[in-house]
Amino acid sequence: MRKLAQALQIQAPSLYWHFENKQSLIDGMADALVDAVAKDLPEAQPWEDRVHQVAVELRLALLRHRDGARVFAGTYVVTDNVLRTGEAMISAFIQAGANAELAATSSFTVTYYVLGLVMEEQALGPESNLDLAARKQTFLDSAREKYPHSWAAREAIFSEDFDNRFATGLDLLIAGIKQRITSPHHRL
Amino acid sequence: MRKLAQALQIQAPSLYWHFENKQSLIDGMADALVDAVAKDLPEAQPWEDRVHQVAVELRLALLRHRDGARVFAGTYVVTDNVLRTGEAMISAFIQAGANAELAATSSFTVTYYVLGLVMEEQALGPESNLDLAARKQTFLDSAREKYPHSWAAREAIFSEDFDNRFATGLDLLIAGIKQRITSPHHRL
DNA sequence: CACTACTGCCTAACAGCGTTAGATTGGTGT
DNA sequence: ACACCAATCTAACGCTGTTAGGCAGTAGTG
Repeated sequence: MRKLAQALQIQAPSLYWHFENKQSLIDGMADALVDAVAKDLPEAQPWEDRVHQVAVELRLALLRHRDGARVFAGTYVVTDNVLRTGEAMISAFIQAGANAELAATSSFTVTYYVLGLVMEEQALGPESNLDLAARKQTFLDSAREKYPHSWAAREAIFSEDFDNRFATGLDLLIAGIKQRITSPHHRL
Repeated sequence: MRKLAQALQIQAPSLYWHFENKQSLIDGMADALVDAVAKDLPEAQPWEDRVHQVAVELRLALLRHRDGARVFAGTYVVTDNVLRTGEAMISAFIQAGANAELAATSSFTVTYYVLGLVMEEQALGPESNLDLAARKQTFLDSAREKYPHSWAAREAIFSEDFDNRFATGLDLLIAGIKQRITSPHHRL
């Protein structure tokens, strides 16, 4: 609060003329965070591509600011930017043949995944004063014998290539949704 | 801190004899949170069932305490409880035929999804002084004409049945993973 | 022109937080 | 009797979000 006030050449309490409290300010930030998401989407686009694109854009938007995911998570803000993002995904799922409920749930599922991943991604760096190398050593020591499968996957586990991890997970999710939508159980 | 100290019949600064700082205390809490997860899993169990069970247990564990997901997210703690949870999922994926990298990524994906969902779930209630009814009205007003697909899915969107939403999303995810593992692209 | 009203800022202060420094107690082993 | 050490204490610091109330300037109205 005081830092923000300083940047505005103002005293901290004056902020309360413009915002009721810190949370409402954060709500505004959450909305602004996803300002650029799901804008100017191609009209005719395979639904998988659209979902993929929206998810990628959402992740990048959250990454753009420190603690973006933490700020966004749990705000439950209902603004145009957020609604447009949801609508873009839901409409894609419906275009794919999902009913309204499955479309909504799928949209939530993708969003939760993105949020969870970016939270972890931002918790790691930079300047998170969280000694990853030390934790890796702890892991190597205890996993070698007790958790053989994790040990075998140690490289992937401690990889910091979140781009790749995100893409893979997102594809898994979209594949699952696709299968459900086109399965006989779901047909409209 | 002071509340905890009070519960222990102790003054707040005395806590620093036992913990270096608040974060290390939270790390301990994060570990304790997943104390009961992935314990006593059936030996012979289809891998999908095992992943499902671990995910369900993880969600319940996070739900058991206020802000459980927020506490757990980003701690990146490397303890037996956490490693066992990861190992349970990774070994299931490997048993299913995944290679180490895909197994690790799948495990992360499931974890991120659970974390993201529970964060949102816990942000809502109880006593979150977040007027859901008001936000729903805002949504209804603005979505009816501008976001028709979201409007059509309004019931699912504002449902508070997280049990069902979680189960559906989890199944989508597992289905996607299953497909990838058994697809020709991945065979070992 | 004087009066009122309102916007947008100010200063002063509060209660709460995590945390540090350093003194104090009580038990245990020599 | 003495030294050691674990575990607690008191006092205080800097920081946080927030409230109460005052004060300058501008706009609208009789």
